[in-house]
Amino acid sequence: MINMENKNFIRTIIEQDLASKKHDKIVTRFPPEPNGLMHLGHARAIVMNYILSKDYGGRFHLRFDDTNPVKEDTIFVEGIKKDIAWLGCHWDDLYYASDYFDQMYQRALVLVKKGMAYVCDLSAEEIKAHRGDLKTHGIDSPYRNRSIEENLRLFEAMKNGAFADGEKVLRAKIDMKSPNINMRDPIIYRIQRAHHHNTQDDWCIYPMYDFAHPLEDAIEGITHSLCSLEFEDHRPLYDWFVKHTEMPKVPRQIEFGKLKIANQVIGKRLIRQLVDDHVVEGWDDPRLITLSGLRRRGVPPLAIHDFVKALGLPKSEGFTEISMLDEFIRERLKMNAKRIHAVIDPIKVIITNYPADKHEVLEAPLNRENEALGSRELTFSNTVYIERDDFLENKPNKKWKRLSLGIEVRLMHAYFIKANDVEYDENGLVTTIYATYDKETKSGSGFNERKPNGNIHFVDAKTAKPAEIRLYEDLVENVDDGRPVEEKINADSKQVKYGFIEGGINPEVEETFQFTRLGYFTLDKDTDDQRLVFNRTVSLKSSFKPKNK
RNA sequence: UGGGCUAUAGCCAAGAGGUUAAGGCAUCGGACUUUGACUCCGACAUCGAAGGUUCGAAUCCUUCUAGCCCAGCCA
Repeated sequence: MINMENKNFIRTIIEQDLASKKHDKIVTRFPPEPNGLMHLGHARAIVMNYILSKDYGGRFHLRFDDTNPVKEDTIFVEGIKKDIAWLGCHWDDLYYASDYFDQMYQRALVLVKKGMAYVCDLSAEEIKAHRGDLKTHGIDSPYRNRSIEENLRLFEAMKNGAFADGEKVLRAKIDMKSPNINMRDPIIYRIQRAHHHNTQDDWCIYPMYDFAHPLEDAIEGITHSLCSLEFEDHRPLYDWFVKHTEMPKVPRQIEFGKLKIANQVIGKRLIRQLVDDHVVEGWDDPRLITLSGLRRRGVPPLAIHDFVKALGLPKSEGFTEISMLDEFIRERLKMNAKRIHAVIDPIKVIITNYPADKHEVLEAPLNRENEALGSRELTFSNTVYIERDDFLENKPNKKWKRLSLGIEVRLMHAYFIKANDVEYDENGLVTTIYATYDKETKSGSGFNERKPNGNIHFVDAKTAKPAEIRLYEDLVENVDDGRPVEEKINADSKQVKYGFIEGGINPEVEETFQFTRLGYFTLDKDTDDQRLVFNRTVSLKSSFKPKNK
């Protein structure tokens, strides 16, 4: 299942370009704007750009598209670098769009000198009004026919700070009647006095995306510039700028469909809102599908690669179910995670015929499917915890493979026990089960005279380590039904349980374990000397369906 | 309604005129099992619709239908 990458049309294009010698090596890039952190949707672009460059022996650039200082922040550039490094998509070169501000200015001058750009004095509202709308073409700006000399003088004055913010803009002179609104004399530069994280206060004019992006690509020699479908309408403009600014290298923009996940909060804007409103506990909240959230939840980066590769790069856009990612996570963890016992919702079991002062140390493998992981010591005594779900006073049906009164089950790696009696608290909740064990049934002894009614896991109460275990469910219900997210927050999306893990284990932060029969859990950074904190990474699959009767 | 796209199973997704329309996820059976896990077997589509071209079409043509994107001095 792993490494089954779907073919895609972009690979076809690259292979053709290589075969025809249009390029002898390809260069791709991932160009985030540092105004938030990366999420699973971005992972598609990051991983595919990275993999494509590797598969065809090319280079992969990480470039921060920092052309709008009022929205961007250096804390996001650091966060994004960290996320991408964690994903394992190592960039060959790191750039900033702001590194090219001077070159971009020079190229804008080329346009002005060719009479293909002009300084416009219209206000933002007037420009909007002149632009027309979807079915009405625009009308020319009264400043459209200024002389080249005047445009040169004015543009330079813009750059030198002679005008107030918003007073003037530089526009491309294309076609106000174009059915493609992007071609109706788009703005190239705006005046914006803001402190830039990289260039400080060197500039008071900043290039717009449509102008900056193609130049960035061309400057870096990007051969295949991948972006999402919404930019298809911008491609004619992209090509126009590359051509008319006379860039020596010509990149090709190719669009693919965005990755959307059903019932998950995706989209930087929405995630930022949840973070700012404290609906979640930060960008790395494990309920978020930000890369940092996935990391904190314990998702292996390669599971994300598998997921992205399985999806390919289609031009269609649909909602992928998160269960697909879950399966890749389990697949990646299966062989590598240590499998230990933990009880999330404990019930105490007292084994009445086991000596109260006795204490055994049993040996158990850490992963039956991967002997290389070795084994651990599991302790056993007359008091153990089992999972509340693993006991029902009366065996409900023949399918029930767990403990009930008068029924015998095996405590994995230990002994068969039979429940004999049970105590409840005032609410009718089981507090203690009294059981007896059969010492002939010790695991590893070869005993096979009878079969237990199932195998359940346990933790020795006398050596157990308390653990806070955080279970996560969907953050928002019916995310995609169009109603505002804040109305649909799932109050139970984070559940905190207090259980135990077996005593011989010393987990490290970010280490993932399989808690036998329960799922995969990862030690959270909130762990301290007082408590172990685990996040549920993903549960195990289960075909168990409680049947009435 | 101007322009640009998309449409293959419950969810993704290959397929680019010619074997029984890949594969994954999910689901449902069954085998195995000291994890109701894993593994293993088995089931699960005529390709948005209607016409047409062709010996032959998911693949070509026509006309529809549905959905997405575009009117920031955001990216």
